[in-house]
Amino acid sequence: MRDYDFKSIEKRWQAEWEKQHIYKVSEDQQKPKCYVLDMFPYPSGAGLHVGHPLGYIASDIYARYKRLKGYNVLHPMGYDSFGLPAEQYAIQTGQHPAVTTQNNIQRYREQLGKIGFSFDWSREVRTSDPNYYRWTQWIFIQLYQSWYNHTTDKAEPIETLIEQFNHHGFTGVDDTVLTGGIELEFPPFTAKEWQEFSHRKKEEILLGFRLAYLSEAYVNWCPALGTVLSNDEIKDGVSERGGHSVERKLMKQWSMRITAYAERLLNNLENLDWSESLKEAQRNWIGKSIGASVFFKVQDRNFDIEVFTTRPDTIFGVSFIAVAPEYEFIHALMQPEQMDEVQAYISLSKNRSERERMADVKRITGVFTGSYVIHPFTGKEVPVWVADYVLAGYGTGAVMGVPAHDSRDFAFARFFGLPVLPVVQAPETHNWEAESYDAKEGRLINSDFLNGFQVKQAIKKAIDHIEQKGFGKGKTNYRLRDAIFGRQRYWGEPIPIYYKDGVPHCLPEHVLPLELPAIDKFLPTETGEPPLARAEKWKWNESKACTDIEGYPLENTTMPGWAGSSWYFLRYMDPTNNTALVSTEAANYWESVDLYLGGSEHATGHLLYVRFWTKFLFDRGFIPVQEPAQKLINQGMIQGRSNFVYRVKGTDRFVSYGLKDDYDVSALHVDVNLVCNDELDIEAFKKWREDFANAEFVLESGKYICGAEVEKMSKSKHNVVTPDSIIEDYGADTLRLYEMFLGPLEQSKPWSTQGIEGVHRFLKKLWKLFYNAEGQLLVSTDVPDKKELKVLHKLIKKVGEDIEGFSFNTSVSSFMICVNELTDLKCSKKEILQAILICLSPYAPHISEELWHALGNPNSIINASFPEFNPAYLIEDSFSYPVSINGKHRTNIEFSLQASPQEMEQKVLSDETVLKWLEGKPAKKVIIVKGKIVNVVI
RNA sequence: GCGGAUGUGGCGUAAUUGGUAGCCGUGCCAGACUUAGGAUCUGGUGCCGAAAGGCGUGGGGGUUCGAGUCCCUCCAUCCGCACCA
Repeated sequence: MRDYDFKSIEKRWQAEWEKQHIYKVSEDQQKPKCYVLDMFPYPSGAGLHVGHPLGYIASDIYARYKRLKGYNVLHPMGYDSFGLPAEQYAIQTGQHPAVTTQNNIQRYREQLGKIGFSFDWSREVRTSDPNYYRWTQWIFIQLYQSWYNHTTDKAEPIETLIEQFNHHGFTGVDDTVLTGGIELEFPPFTAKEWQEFSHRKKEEILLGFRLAYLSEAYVNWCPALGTVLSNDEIKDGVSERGGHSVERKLMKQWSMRITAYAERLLNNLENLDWSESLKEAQRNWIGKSIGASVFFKVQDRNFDIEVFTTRPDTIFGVSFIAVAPEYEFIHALMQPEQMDEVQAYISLSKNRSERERMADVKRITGVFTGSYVIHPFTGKEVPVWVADYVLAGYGTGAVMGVPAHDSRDFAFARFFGLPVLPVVQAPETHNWEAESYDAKEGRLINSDFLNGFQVKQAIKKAIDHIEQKGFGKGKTNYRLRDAIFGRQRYWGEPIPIYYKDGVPHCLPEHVLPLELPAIDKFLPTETGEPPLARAEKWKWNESKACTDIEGYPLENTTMPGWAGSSWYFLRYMDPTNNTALVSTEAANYWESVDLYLGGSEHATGHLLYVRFWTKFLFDRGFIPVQEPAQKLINQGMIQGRSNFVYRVKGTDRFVSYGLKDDYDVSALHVDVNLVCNDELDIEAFKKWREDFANAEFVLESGKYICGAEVEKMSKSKHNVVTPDSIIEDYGADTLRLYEMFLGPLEQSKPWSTQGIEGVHRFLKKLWKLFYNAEGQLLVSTDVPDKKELKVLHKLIKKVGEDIEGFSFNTSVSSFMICVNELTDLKCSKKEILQAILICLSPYAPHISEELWHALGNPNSIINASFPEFNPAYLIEDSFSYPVSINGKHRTNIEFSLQASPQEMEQKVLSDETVLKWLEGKPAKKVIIVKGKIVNVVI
């Protein structure tokens, strides 16, 4: 072959690999396993842009490398194919989401195929496939049939709870873990009472403990999308998808008791090899705080207000109590004189959306309820206020106001003229007029039995006293909320639940999957029920064990987007199993993911949920691991680089970037594919859009230069570059190398094609080591010399270390160095080139395979062994020492590495250049580091 | 406000982990071959300076024979969380 013809090479080998099922893996007990996983893509209609494959390329390199190193590598791919966009599209066009999803997947598959990934496609999974979601539903049933036993600290079958109730009854909620407003609370009952409860009552109580449960809860309702959203689906108070407004609404909802796992999710982060920022984001989201709950008795009433505080030491500084407008018992607190004012305030707060409340943190509002509580220690009256700075969903929805030591309470107290009572000694310089003293440092004052203690001891002491006197108890609080699990949507997994007399019941496992029914429109019903209510047969007929018109109503909501992705890593291990979500054998063999690659945007969503479900499945003995992935890398985002043209307002004239300031222009996005190195292809531009056909141009130096800006890569900004177009021009191997060459994997960077030529040229240079200009194979079987072996082993060492250290960018340049050096040495020896091809093959599999076969190897390079590094080839017998005078590099002197320090010092001090710099002064000291440096100190 | 990350030539980046700062690539300059070059090859290219030399890894300070790397401090940019009691 004459030239490096990447098109035919890549096409041929991709077809060949597929034909030979070369990437198919099985549970080979003889080999060590390695599981390399990319985060599940959602197959969007827009297809892949060059940013998406970045992580896939890196993980593919790792997977191929591990395979060359003798590992049995599981490297699968599939699709998270339920989701809002397909459904929104369905609503607009009436096309079934399954159809658009199928089309999108096909497009993804084609794009992925062209890049030459080593995915085992025989293991592909799709969350919207009934054979897959059957097991998602199965897991839901297991969650429904389980509760969290805080004594054994794990999930158990609900039967063990029923057993407890039968024998010991219930003493009240275990509130060592407080999970926010979602959990149901029940009064204590005895074993006998339990046994006598009606079936319905028992079910109601059990729902309060099941890990998947139905409850009334405040949810984030998004009217525009017609569904509820979870906290991680909301950014800055609006929906992440579409940016629609979100309001709080009380609804009956399926939820997941992730809060039961808060402590383990937090603690187990410790040993995970994930980035610090990611772990920190999860810690933040879980938001553990240790403190106490304290009861304040309401004056002249028969109830208490429970507050949560992390500073029980400051209890003598309380000058008011504040409750949230949504506070459960607010009506009991309203005194007749304040009734109207408080009512008005509550309705005002309710109408302010979450976003408004967040945007306007500085505005201080609140109303006195007219009620007082009695301070448990001082017996003094403390006024109770309603204030919207208190969050209903956190803690108990009530706080004790300590203005002296909490800046929010301080602002509130100053605004309404409430007293500021310092109870911790602040530094002399502290200005009580301007701010509170929030630091957890100093000695307690004005605090009775706490006086003189340091804050930390005082907290302990205060909790002791509070508990002793029965005013409250030590308590740990988490910011993490239980996850709402139902969506008022069609395109998701049906929840396998039916209702008998309003009581939820699980479908029997053997009838799964409960398949999505056909419906006429993908919209809510006229009465506002979710789309599934439109289905003709959406009732459960128990006796016939089928969905039928005659029967009990089935659940109408579907599962959220994160359901299917919370366990997919397990399904890849055993994707076609009909009797279990994964077989014990497969799960024991593959265990968990060894390298998980994906974007950091999943920090508090997917990555928390998948950890939750993994722990649950572990607790219940279905799988042997309790973390999904030991090592996780977040690849950086590839941003778009937009180009602009400048049109003189009201004309068809376009002014080049450098001249635009002389005109009154408006900037327009121009398709970056019409621009090369910021120079516009004028002819292509005219053809791009009809209204530009007659455009005129004001050029600079004969060129039209475009402006540029870094933005998100998106269609609307005309800055999308697809892998397909790069592959068309340069080939997949160049794309793969170039994406890695851009810089460290974790770093975000704008896409720029500057430099891709260099990478492509490297492959051509490599080709030239094999073939001369006439297309004859140059390769000889001569024995390599020392220099050539050194070049090779330098590469083997570097590439191995780089891949193990996930530093993919640096190997690309070492390949270039290697090929440059061999070109200089005119080396075309088979032994050398063959080893280089193996090193290169994880990065550029097609050209490596082609040349590998040109060398006469009959089998695929994928099954080769990574060359063994031999340090002997790198040993030199002399070294050109950099010689510094007072730390400044002045000259180099060559010494044998066997040379004694005395000998070296003598020679250095008699060196011409050194003498010149010494200027006759004596050297104070000569530092000699063998093989590194010589430093002369004057 | 809290937390995380990052700051090195015109640009993307590298630096054996405390030891010659700028590898590799791009861009730029010069040259060769060519009817031509958006092909290929060769040489040069951190900044200042004619040179000797000086300066140089966001700023300042420190430790060290020696600092891009370690410590202190300040600044800038990006990301995440944010009235969480």
